[in-house]
Amino acid sequence: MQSLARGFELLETLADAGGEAGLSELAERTGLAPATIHRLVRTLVGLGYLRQLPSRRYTLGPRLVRLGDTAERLFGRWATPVLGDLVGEIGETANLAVLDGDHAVYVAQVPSPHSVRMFTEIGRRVPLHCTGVGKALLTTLPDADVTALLGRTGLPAVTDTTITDPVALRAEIALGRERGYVIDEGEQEPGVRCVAAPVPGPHGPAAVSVSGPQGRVDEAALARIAPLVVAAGLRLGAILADT
Amino acid sequence: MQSLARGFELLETLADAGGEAGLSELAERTGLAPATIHRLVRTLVGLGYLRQLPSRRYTLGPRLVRLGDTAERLFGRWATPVLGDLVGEIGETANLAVLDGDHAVYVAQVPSPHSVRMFTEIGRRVPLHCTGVGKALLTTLPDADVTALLGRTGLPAVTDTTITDPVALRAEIALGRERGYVIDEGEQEPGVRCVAAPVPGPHGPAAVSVSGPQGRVDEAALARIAPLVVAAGLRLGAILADT
DNA sequence: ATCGTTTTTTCCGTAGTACGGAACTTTGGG
DNA sequence: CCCAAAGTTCCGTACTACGGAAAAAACGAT
Repeated sequence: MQSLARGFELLETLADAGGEAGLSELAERTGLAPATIHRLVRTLVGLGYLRQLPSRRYTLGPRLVRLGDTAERLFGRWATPVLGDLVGEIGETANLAVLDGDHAVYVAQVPSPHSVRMFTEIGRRVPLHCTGVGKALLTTLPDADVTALLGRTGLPAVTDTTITDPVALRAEIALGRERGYVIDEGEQEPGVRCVAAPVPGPHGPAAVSVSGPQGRVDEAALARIAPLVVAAGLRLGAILADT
Repeated sequence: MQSLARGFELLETLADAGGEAGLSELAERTGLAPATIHRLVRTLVGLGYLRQLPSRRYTLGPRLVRLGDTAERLFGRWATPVLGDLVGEIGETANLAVLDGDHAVYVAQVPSPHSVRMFTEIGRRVPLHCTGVGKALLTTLPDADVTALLGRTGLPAVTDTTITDPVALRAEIALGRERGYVIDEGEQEPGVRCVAAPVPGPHGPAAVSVSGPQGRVDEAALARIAPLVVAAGLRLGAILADT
């Protein structure tokens, strides 16, 4: 469905450009013909998802706010209190992610009070094999699904600690299932250690994580943190089950 | 551009349905053929703007969160502090709206601390002739534009105080231009009084308003409130000019 | 387990929508 | 005032999207 995809491509491009761009800038970034873009933006402006400024440049429109809010409420709203408790107990950034196709997507986060902290963009898609939340999500999937999924994505190296061996990853997943949590040792971002646990329940795979610099999240801290993250996962699962 | 419009129609329908619905429910609500909807949702799921739950039902997807956040940041982020000050000074709900086509759209709000308070949905479109922000927006437009716009929309009565006479509305606009603010006397919602002022500047029409029940917002309060709302409009305009 | 019903998904020929090159208009800068 | 760049409109072609119909899958009842 081409035109739908292109319409959203424009919105994303606009978001990447900082929320404002002219038609020709959009044409250059997307590689689409100006006439095509014009037709798309005209429709989007008419619907209120885009706004045309007096300068004839375009901005994301007000109706996106409503959709985004509804979507966020759906995921984040009920999750942030739990994440906030985690941050209070641990002092590091807490995230909630869900499985979306072959990737993990962050849908809620509460940042750490430290000035040096993790910053994960809400809505960001990350691979499963090299992130805490990703590996936690994998522990919730049947082996057959894991195999199929990894077959599609492969295990590209992101840092030099990224697990690129399918056998090693499978062992990691098995360990995660056993302990109830997984650890990411800078596999996506050097120097960042992350503890993640699945959010159990009948609602589609989700996972919660806490991440911070390896300097603060040391071996001693890990022992204290892990049970708290697992407990948070259970709490989130329980909340979801009620809804 | 049909398919784009239909795609967004599905997203909105889903939002209306509380964020979750099955395919057949969407078919019934939108009146579209199941095959058509299936094709649309398949595309949207593939793009990440929709998520399919294990129950095969659909939910708003995580990527909408990012778009919505970016859009909200664009409007609301810089505005909420000012609106918050207004609420602190006045104790009633404060809103920011922009002109979008022939309607006003609320893009930011800070609710009043009272339990009985205005509730305006972010992203909601309202007519210009019967709302505080709408009339404030009209005061910023050249007479020719006002005429053209009112010619398109007409002046439908929403409550029994709605101004339906073009001459009376024009006088109201003239008065607003003179005083720097307008008053909405339950013209959109019975029992609600609202004070609104334009946000001046070269960024496209915008307006700020404060609204509450007529019981609290009485004549005496009006005298105190009006200058504050006008000042807030100026502050917002100044912030926008810097960006 | 077996069968009927409802919901979801796939198929496919047709209709019409979207495409994009090119021409035209408007805007902003010199 | 003129020129260059950006934005908008036009229009014939091609392909995309449409939706009825049939198949498949899930659900529930017996």
